[in-house]
Amino acid sequence: MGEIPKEIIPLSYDFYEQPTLELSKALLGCLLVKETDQGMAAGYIVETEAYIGPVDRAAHSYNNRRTGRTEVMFHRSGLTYTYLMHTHCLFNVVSGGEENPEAVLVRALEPRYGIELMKRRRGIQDITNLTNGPGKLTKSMGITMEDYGSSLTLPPLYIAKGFCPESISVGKRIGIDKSGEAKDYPWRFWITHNKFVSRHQKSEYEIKIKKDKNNED
DNA sequence: CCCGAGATCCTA
DNA sequence: AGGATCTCGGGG
Repeated sequence: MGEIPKEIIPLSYDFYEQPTLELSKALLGCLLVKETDQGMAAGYIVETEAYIGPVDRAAHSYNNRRTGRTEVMFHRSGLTYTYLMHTHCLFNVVSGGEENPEAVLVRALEPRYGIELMKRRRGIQDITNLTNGPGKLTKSMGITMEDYGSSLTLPPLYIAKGFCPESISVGKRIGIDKSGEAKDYPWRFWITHNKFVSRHQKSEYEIKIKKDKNNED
């Protein structure tokens, strides 16, 4: 449907240097892009969760646990951390910097380009059900374990500037009920009232984003 | 070495 | 409510 713009520029590494909670919010509205020989698919990030490894019992890298799976989180910010959850691949952005294993889980997208390709990959037609969950969006986008460790500043998998949300909601993270006190940390962020978020939840508070000079689309 | 659990999703 | 199906990590 939508024309693919001539130039979608990947964000550079310095974007990923900000603290993980800030990055989790800054990623909202950004465009996640995957190019394959089947074509290009892209969507705006509308929901994220922060995982602050060293102090976060819900994180795979809790207490600096370093294994084959978590290894990439100990490397530079702006790399891809993918892992398998039951039958699904989940996509994360590495953050926190070298030797500080943190990450941002991308939980939902608003489909923007390559929507027909996404529908084909998922075998469904309903756009609102295409990318409203972390396992659904990787399948729609064609993100797999092959992407583990790759840089988000270059094709085939990268993130570009999108739009600036008017309001961000904040709440508890999803699906980590057995993580002790960490389950209540308010580290889930989503674009207020966006209909592509993975599930509805009462937000603890909302953050209004002021539209300053740098934040036009 | 075996077994349980997990940042999920689909079907019944 | 339960199954798919793979990796990690703890316990014997």
